[in-house]
Formats: sequence, structure tokens, C-alpha cells
Amino acid sequence: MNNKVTRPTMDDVADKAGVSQMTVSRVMNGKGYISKEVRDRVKSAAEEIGYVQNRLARGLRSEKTPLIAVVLPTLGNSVFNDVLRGITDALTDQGCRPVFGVTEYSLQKEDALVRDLLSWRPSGIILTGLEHSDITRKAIAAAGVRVAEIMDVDGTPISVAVGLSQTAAGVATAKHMLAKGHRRFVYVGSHSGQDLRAGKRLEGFRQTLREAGASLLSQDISDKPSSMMEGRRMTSDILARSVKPDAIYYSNDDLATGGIMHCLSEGIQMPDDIALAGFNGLPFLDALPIRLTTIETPRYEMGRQAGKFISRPSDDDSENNARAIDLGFKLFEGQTC
Amino acid sequence: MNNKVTRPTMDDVADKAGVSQMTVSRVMNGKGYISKEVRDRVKSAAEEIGYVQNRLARGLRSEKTPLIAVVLPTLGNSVFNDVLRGITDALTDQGCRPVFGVTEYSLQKEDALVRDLLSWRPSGIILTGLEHSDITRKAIAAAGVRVAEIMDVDGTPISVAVGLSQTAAGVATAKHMLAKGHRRFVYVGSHSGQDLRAGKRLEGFRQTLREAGASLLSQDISDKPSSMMEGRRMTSDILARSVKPDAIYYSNDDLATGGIMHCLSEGIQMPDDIALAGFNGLPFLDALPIRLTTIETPRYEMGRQAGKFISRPSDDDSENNARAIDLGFKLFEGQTC
DNA sequence: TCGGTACATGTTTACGTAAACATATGTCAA
DNA sequence: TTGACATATGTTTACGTAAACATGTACCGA
Repeated sequence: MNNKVTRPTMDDVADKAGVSQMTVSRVMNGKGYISKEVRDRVKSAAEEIGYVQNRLARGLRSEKTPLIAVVLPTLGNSVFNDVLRGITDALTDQGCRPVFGVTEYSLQKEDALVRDLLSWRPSGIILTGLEHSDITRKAIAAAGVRVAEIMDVDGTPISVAVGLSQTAAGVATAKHMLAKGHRRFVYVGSHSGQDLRAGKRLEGFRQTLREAGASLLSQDISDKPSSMMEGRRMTSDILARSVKPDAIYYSNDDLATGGIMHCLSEGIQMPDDIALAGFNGLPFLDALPIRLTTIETPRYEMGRQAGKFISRPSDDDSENNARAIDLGFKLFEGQTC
Repeated sequence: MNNKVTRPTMDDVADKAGVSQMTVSRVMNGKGYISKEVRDRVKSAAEEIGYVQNRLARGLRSEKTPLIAVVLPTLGNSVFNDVLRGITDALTDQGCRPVFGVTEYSLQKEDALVRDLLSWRPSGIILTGLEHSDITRKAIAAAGVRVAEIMDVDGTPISVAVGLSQTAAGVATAKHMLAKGHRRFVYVGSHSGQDLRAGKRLEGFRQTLREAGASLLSQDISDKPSSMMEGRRMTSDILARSVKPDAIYYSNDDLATGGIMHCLSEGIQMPDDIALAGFNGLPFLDALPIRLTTIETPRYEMGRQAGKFISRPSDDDSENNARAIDLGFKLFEGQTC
């Protein structure tokens, strides 16, 4: 078995076409003047010997790659599937390719991941959230890459942030629940509270309760990833306590759906016995027997706009001033609150 | 604004540490002999000047990268979110990074995508399905990269396939529905029928109906991506026809859930008025008011095993013989059939 | 004492490409 | 007729790294 794979280079194509390597380069990249005759000859020579460009060499020489680094906290939530889809769609339009990694909501892992991704010399990087360590900030500054931050706008963007106000989402949820007459709340979260966006929502939520004189009985935060099962289990625990809330605020729809499942199976009435609210507005909520009150977020659009910004042609620096693009959210009033 | 970003190289680190560039390379890669004293000096020098390796140069020189190309048909279905998560988890363990692209179920786009991904000189490539054009096959063979194919095992793998028998899944669904007494079927698909795995399920399904003398009244295939909304709309159309089926086989759970929604809202009894079956066994089905009969697939595990195979150490060629790993599936009998 | 070997570091070179610069020829306005 | 400029191609070089080869010291057994 022949193990050494020698792939054809521009030199091979050049030999075949009877031109110089540089001419092949020009044909491949459509740069500079090339006669039609030579162009055709080179192209068919390349085709014939199965030439595939070497992006490593290209990137090294030109000090430029069509790569965009993408840092996501997890793939375990369809939220980031939508975001990644938006990013991918936008990048594809610009001929860029995403290279991604997940941090599992750890700022420390983010440091290592960012450094690793930057070693590919991407032309841009998309980060999740606005909170990053100094290490990450310095590494990005030193790399001189474009930056976009997604999901959140509460804070100071490095360059451009595309997201929504997580705090405002928490406030809006609290106001809605308070308006419905609920006074005794429990918060349910996951990921050991490492999800900083969820933390901001909780903060806005708490602040609003405090101002209204309502009480947050407890904050139940699982050390597991969020899932319907976990939400169901936690809800069951909470409702088994002697001191019961009249409303539960979940950090996302998966957990909240678990809550709905528990209530349905136990014959607990929503919102009379217990009110529930989630966050995200995932499509599958449409199919549940009872509509969850939640916050609809522009997940795909956040990804798409961040991808569009980060991969725009390099001469277009019309928008390089730091700023936040707030895509907003919409409170959906369901039947659970 | 200083636009030229000159990033430190191994030479810079070498100068700072008073050693040669090659010594820096040895320290960074932990190869060869290095005294503890020099190692520490180099590491702190690198730290101090913020050195980040250049993987383009490294890959070019060593003719080897830790990249794995991943070709998926879409990100618009949470199925591939699970698959990608499995792949990512496995690759992360091996220090590899996925570079992915989507084909939108087009073999032609696959050709272009594979060529583009191969230009990054990945050490392996994960493809979806077993059907590929000769162009793609040749390109992969010429590149000499490892290959894994996922989702399907009905056919001849290039090297290793990790999946399930799509045909058998179609057969199993048909048998179950026939056993429940249904005789007049309609099939509902999406993506203009470009999803070849869905096509194989349909083929197994059809064949089984034929053998049983049952009839497939029609195959309704949307030209849109699959979604609950589309499934609902199509179901509504089908049930408005004069010739009605007594059972509908959907190409996936999203479409089937749309069917459930339509029936629930119209007061159509499942499975008495109409029986429904889906495919995938997505988690949100657990929360629906009526349990969908479907096929549970090992999505994460397919990704993980393919990732594990493709990124295993290069000297481990213990399993380089072409073969298929059938992870199987499980028919879940819900309340819709 | 000699030679082999583990240890430790340096020098030269090549990976495949594109930027920078060089060299023509042809065309067209002054 | 000149020279400015568009067109068309070639030559040299550098991008940052690691493989290959070279050099030198220390130690250990024969």
C-alpha cells in the first residue's frame, strides 16, 4: 500500500500547461492579466491532473485566510444550532468558512479555545457574550482580527455586538409574571450557573421582583446541562417542598418544558397552581398541549448578522466603530402564566 | 490606526530566550531532547511576547493537520446538531478540530464543498451517506485522507460507515403499521426528495407495502426544508382530498409533529381516523400530548464513533478495512399508530 | 581508555503559494 | 515619433514552521 500521497502543485500544473507557476496562480485567483488562451490551457491542465489548491500555503504566503473562528458555549442546545446556521449561511455567501469550538460555558476553556482558533490565523472571530478574560481580550487584540460578539448587548462590545438585552428579557418576564399576580418565585437554571446570559436574565428578573416587593424563594441551579428531563426532575423537587412557589422562572425552554411535563402528569394546573415561564421560543413549543409563556429570541438572525459583519470585504471599514446591534425579543404570552 | 499586525514568530521567541528557532519548535511540540532550564526559558519568553503558533506554516511544513472535514446536508434539523455534537466531542478528545460545510442535500454542492474542504489538507473527512459522485470519490482518493461515512449502512462504504440501515427502518415502520391494520398509505417528505436516506426508508416502506398488498396512495414531497409548519400544511392538504389514506408515513419527526398538530386542532383521532409515524425520535416528542410512533436513531453516537475513528492516532491502522458499523435503531410505539 | 549511546542544541532546507519586481509587446494620443 | 499605459508573462523572494542532518557533551560499560 502506497502511503505517501504527493498531491499536484501549481508547479505541476505549470509544467503541464507550459507556463510559469506564477501564471497558474494568476489563473486560479483571477488576478492580473491572463490571455484567454493561456487561461483555458491552465484550467484544463489543472483539471486533468486533479489540482487542488493548498490553502495552508496560500494563507501562509498571503497572510490572510477565509476562515472565521466561532466560539460557542455548547452544541447541546438547539439555540446554538440556529445561531450556527445563521453564521454558516452568512459566511458561505462571502466565501468564508467557520471553524468552531465549544467552551462548555467555561471562561477558562474559552481562553484555550480562542488561542487555538487564532493559530489558524482567521480573519475574524465570533464570540458568545460580552464577558471575556483579559487573556482572551489581549490575544484577540494582538491577532488583529475582526471581532463580533453575539447573544448579548448588555455591556461594552469589543467591536460589534449582535444580540438582545438579556437583562431586559429578565425584567420583561418578571413584569409579566407580576402583572399576572404571582408573588412567590423560584428560579431554575442549569450548567452550574456558568451561563452568564442566563445570569443576566436572572439579575433583571430578581431586581424587578425586589422592586415590586415579591420574593424569590430560591434559585435552583443544576450542575448538569439543560434538558427537558432535568427540568422535569427539578420541578418535581421544587413542588415537593413544604414552602411552595406560585411561579417558576426557567432559564430556558427545555427546562420549562420539563416543568410542563411534570405538571401535566401530576394534574397540576397551570397557571393557577403554578405559573411557568421559559426563554428562547423554540419551535417545538408550538406542538405542546399547553403553550409556554416565553421570550422569543432572534437566534438565526443574530448568527446571520454577526456572520455578515465579520466576513464583509476587508476594504469596507465603514462600520468599524464599536457598537451594539440590539435585535430585541418578544414576550410570547402562552397559557402557563 | 496601525493596520499592520506583525505577530511574533518562533524566531522572536528564540531571540528572546537566546536559543535557536528549532529549539523553540522542539519546546512547543515537546519533541526531541530539551533541558528543563531551556524549556522554561523558552516557555516564559513565548508567554511574555504572546507567541501563538502558526498552524498554516506548521501544516504546510509537516504536511499534516489536525483538521477533520465534516460534510453535512443541513443544519436546519436538530438531527445534525446531535451528530455534529458527537463528532466535536470525539475530535476534541483527540486534539482535532472539525471544519464543516453543508450541502443542502445536493450532490453537486457536495463536489464543490469536498474540494474546498480538502484544500485545507485535513487528515480525515466525514461524509453523510454512502452516495457520492465520482468526482468526490476521486478527489478523496487523490487526497489520501481517511474517510468515514455516517447515517447509513445500506451500500458499500469507502472505508468505514457508521450508521443504521435506512431501508430496514422503512421496512420496520411499514411492518408495524401494517400489523396495526392500516392499508392505505401516504408518504410525506421534504427537500424535494433530495434526502437520499429518506429515499431509502421510503423504498423499504414501499416494498413492504407492496408485498403485503397494501397501497401507497401518493408520495407528497415538499420542495421546502422540513419543519413542523410544513408538515402541518401538507397533512391538512392530504386529509382534504376526496381519497383519504388511513395512515401517513412522514420522512421525519418534524413533519410528523406538524401532522399531529393538525389532527389535534381538527379533532381528528389518532390512530383511528388516521395513523401517523415519523423518524428520528427527537427528545421534544416526549412533551407532546400524544406520543408519536417513530424510529429512534443513535444520532450522537454515530457522530461520536465516526469522529473517534477518523481522528485516531495515525499509526493505528488496525481498522482500515472497509466495513460498516450498524448502530441500529429502535421502533418506538407511541399512540399515533 | 575507548567507543557507544543518551542527551541537548544548532544549521540548512523545503513545504506551496503569492507579493514584489522585472520584462515584453501592442496600442493610442500627443 | 514618442512615450504613456494596458496587456501578458516570467523571476525572485518570503511567509513560519519542522524534517533532516550536523555537532557537541556527558556518562557508562568494556
